[in-house]
Amino acid sequence: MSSDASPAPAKTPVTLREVAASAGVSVATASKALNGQGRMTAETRERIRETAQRLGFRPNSLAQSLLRRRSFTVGLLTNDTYGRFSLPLMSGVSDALVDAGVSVFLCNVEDDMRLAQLHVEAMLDKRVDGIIATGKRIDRHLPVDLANLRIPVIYAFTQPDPDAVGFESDDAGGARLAVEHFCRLGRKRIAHVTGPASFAVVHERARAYREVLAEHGLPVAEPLLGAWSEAWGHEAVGKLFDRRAGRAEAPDAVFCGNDQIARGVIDALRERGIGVPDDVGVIGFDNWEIVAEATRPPLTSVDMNLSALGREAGLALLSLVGGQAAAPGIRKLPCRLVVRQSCGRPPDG
Amino acid sequence: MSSDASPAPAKTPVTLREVAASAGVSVATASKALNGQGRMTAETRERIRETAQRLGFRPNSLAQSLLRRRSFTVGLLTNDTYGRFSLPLMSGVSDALVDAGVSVFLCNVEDDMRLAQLHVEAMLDKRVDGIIATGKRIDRHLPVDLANLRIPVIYAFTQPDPDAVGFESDDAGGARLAVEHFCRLGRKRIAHVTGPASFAVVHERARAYREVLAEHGLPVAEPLLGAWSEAWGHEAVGKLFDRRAGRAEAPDAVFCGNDQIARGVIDALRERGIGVPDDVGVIGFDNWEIVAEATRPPLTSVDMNLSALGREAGLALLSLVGGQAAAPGIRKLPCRLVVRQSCGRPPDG
DNA sequence: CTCCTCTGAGAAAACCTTTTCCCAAATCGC
DNA sequence: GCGATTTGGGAAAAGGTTTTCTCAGAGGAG
Repeated sequence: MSSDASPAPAKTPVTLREVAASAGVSVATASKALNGQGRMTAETRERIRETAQRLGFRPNSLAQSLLRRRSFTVGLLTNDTYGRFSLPLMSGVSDALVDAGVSVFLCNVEDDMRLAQLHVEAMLDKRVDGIIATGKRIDRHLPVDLANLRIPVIYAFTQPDPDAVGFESDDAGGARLAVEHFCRLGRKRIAHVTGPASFAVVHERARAYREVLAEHGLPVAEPLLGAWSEAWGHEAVGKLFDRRAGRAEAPDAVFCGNDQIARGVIDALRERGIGVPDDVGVIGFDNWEIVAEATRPPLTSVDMNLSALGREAGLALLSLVGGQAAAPGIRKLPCRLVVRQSCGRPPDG
Repeated sequence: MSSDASPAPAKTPVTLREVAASAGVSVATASKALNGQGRMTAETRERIRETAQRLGFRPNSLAQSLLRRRSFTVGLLTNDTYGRFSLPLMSGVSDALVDAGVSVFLCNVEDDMRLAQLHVEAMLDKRVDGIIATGKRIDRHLPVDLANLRIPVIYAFTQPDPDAVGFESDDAGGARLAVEHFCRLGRKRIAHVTGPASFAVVHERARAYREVLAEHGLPVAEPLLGAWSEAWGHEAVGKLFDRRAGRAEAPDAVFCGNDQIARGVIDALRERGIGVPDDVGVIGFDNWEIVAEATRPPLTSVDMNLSALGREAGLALLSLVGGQAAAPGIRKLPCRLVVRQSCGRPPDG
């Protein structure tokens, strides 16, 4: 009556008890055998292992979690509906966690407070080990308070709570990369067209922009603030090139606050017969590949390394969950310049 | 020594046992009181409820799941890295499930078989109640076999296994919507520029395109197959307009396989001085808002209602998990035409 | 007053795994 | 050959909840 011969096409998952019975040992021994704990003869251990293997035993994660008081799940909370920023970040988080056996609940809460509350409670009920909060942009708070949650919370690419740990891209550094690249290429009159004043990053980047120009002794034009849209990029070209028509001071480079703006700028330049990159170089921000690569010419852009940011956030959360303390504060991760063809070649190249 | 007065700033979550102790009843009674089961005086029930409320009791979902053999989680498997299709779908799924207390594990498996296997096993170990498989496009299989999984699987916007249930958008219907819209507007020479022949939807849509034209007695031009890119749209305009330069038979409408192609088409037309929508109407596919709205003029496009598709998939999975049987096969959900300004107004408007 | 039926509530098993403690047998030292 | 130690393995508790029994007492019928 032994079930040893059956190839285990069981309807219900096989439990440790069944493995133990089949191997003729107690569940305790079976557990220890499979986890490398306890003491027993090598043959016993091996026999149990084989039995488990043969039966297709997989420990019930729920039971483990209940006992260990760790669910090996984390929640990722976002309000970025289209996932343009969230998904690469999620990818990094997941990448950092999958090897530790941790899965990720993704919750898109839009800007709906009720929904956010609902999702957070669902995650808490499911005993997530921690939460990563992220958002469209690093300025607006998520519509829910995560400050007193009894579980670790990491903020990534969104405004952190005062005493929490957050990861952000080094936007100032990214701006430096862009402007310095222009300088290296010999561009002299570098303009900056960016998003609305309500975003902190707009000011951070603008400051870096001014600093680099000053360091190189180049004239600083006041950054043009507008929207994060192609239309604004288009319009900005009018402001940059019309009012000084014929003058020699028209920009020979434009550093844009995102790729959509850059796209609008490039289109507008082409319409005016201004060559990119020959007459004017353009650099974007975000490195949204699907846009940057479709631009003509393909757009050089600052990449925020969101995936790496996600990885860091995931690892940080993991160590927090593991009991390590972490100093609160914001860690900035470097950006990277992805050079395509919208800036021209270096003079020496 | 009663803890009744403490406002429960406990470090550890409060358990049913504590609620029961505080209310002076057994855990069994407490459980029944909170779940509306069993028989007891109304006062007892109310007293227990209040105690639970006061202590901030939330049942441990892990323990419940272990007992009920249902985890109230599902897995969403995708290989759409940028989430352009997955995220709206995920949004719909989540929307359908959140009210049932079900959370969603999102797993991006790229096209990495090992990763897919890893994630599926992690989800199985966590005893997800079911899996929804989705993908970039409805043609390529996910790099993992979900056929014999012992839990329900629903395919959404991706090629289903033979005996599974799948949800897809009605691409032929969507194409009809677009072409019929052109017909209503009095366009006579309607071209079709679309993606590569390797996609089934390309042929489905092309067939619908031909049918509608035939129904209206209009000439059918052979669809132009290429890539899903702006560059291809750009190039296609050359093919459509160059070789018949001067002839009266140049198209007065172009139905495009996606919004990026449409974008390329519109840009190319503008460069040739051909007016949109005055000379040529353009309709895209996907209704990728961030692209469609930035196009000049804003692009009329077919929306696949991915969010609704996700909802349906979520509900279907829920009923499968609940034990309802479902006939295998593919259900097609209707598309919807989002009219913007790239087609012009109806003659009577 | 006795017997029976409700009523309200508790004890305990079940879900599945891990871990601590314990015990019997075997081995060792002398 | 006897006590002490090691070895191999089991029993049981724990984790938090739900559910099925069970049971004591109260109330009603006769």
